[in-house]
Amino acid sequence: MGIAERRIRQKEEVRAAILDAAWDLITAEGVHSLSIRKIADAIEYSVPVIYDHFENKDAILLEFTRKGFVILRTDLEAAKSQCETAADQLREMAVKYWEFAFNNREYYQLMYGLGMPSCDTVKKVPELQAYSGLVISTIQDAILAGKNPGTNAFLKFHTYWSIMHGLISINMMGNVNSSEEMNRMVLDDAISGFISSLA
Amino acid sequence: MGIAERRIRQKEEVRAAILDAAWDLITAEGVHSLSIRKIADAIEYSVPVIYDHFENKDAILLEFTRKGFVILRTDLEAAKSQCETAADQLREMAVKYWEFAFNNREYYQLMYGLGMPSCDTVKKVPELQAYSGLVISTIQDAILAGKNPGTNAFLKFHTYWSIMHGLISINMMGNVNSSEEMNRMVLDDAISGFISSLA
DNA sequence: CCTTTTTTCCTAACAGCGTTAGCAAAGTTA
DNA sequence: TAACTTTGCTAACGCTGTTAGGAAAAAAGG
Repeated sequence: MGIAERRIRQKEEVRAAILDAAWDLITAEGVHSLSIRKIADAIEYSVPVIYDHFENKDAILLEFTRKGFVILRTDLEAAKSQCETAADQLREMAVKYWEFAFNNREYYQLMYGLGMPSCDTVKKVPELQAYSGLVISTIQDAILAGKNPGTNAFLKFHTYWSIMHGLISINMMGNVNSSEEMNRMVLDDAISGFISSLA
Repeated sequence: MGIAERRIRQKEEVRAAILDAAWDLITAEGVHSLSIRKIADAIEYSVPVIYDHFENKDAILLEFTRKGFVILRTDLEAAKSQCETAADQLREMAVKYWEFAFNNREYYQLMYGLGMPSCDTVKKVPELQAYSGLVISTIQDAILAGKNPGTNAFLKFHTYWSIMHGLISINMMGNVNSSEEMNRMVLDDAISGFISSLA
């Protein structure tokens, strides 16, 4: 009775093919020009087949958002493990966050919604919690190592995240013709200010 | 020979009607469901007429982006005039920036591109410079009042702007179920940290 | 092995989108 | 009144996401 299993396996393969094709198209032509028909073409199936695997186009994109948060969390964990003190960990994590954003622009744009979209992102992206949990616990460590152990770690996380995302999205908008070093300085500046506010 | 003048005036009226209708549709149904056909319907003209006044749909949206930066600058100028010291001015401007964003969500979303879009925003939005000039000069004042008058005001502006935009866009994403006071605290926290980094 | 049922998958369409070509009507000028 | 310019329309092109309905293939049951 391996028939059912094989079918599940085959279905899974088509699903994976859809995601692969979609990702290829996104990296090749940008998120905005992705279309269901192009995906169908690429996987050599007809259009409705895609709807057997995903409820709609957004569901496909959501998959990449989730994957993005997994990669981000993995990168940040790696960064964290390279440093001793919580403060240094936060500094290094900021650098890696930045690098993740610019080495994976498509992911980042998807994760942050092509314009702050779906107000219920958090429900659909459980992976977000693993990411935020990691950062919050590190911030908590840094707070406990300072003089005001009563500081609200969640509030501080909110600030940390906002600074990071702000820096990156302002930069990605391309409004600012700033150099590599300039960016690094702004990042250092902002994060240093943040970290000293924890002590 | 007032004929030419009348024609220009009439043309201007249609143009204004297009913008009015577009804005009504945006506030009623959201930016994403705006369409040229709906605008044409609303102004009781056929579709191609719109293309006599705007090169394309983006050009219509761009108009709102520019208007948004004008309003923002006006609000910030008003905030600035209410405070004496540069530090207080920056604090008050931050509050007004926040309020602008949440009282004018549609504008804010347009201004920041529905997903960090067109890399050449700055060229198309000269109004952006009036806004940034205002903030930079205030930051410069704050720097000169502090102990390190050599600090790069442009760099600090970049940081300030990033913090503000980060806080707002993280909030607008709706990822965080934070209260009114919570938001206020995060904002205060972030801006206080920033301002103390200027002294 | 043949029939019945289920699954798979396609064609074709619907309703919408931004954009433009081409033409008729109206307005303006001489 | 005739020639010219401007205005504004219909209709189309080529896209988009999504779905209804049916044909072909596969699996299950007798």
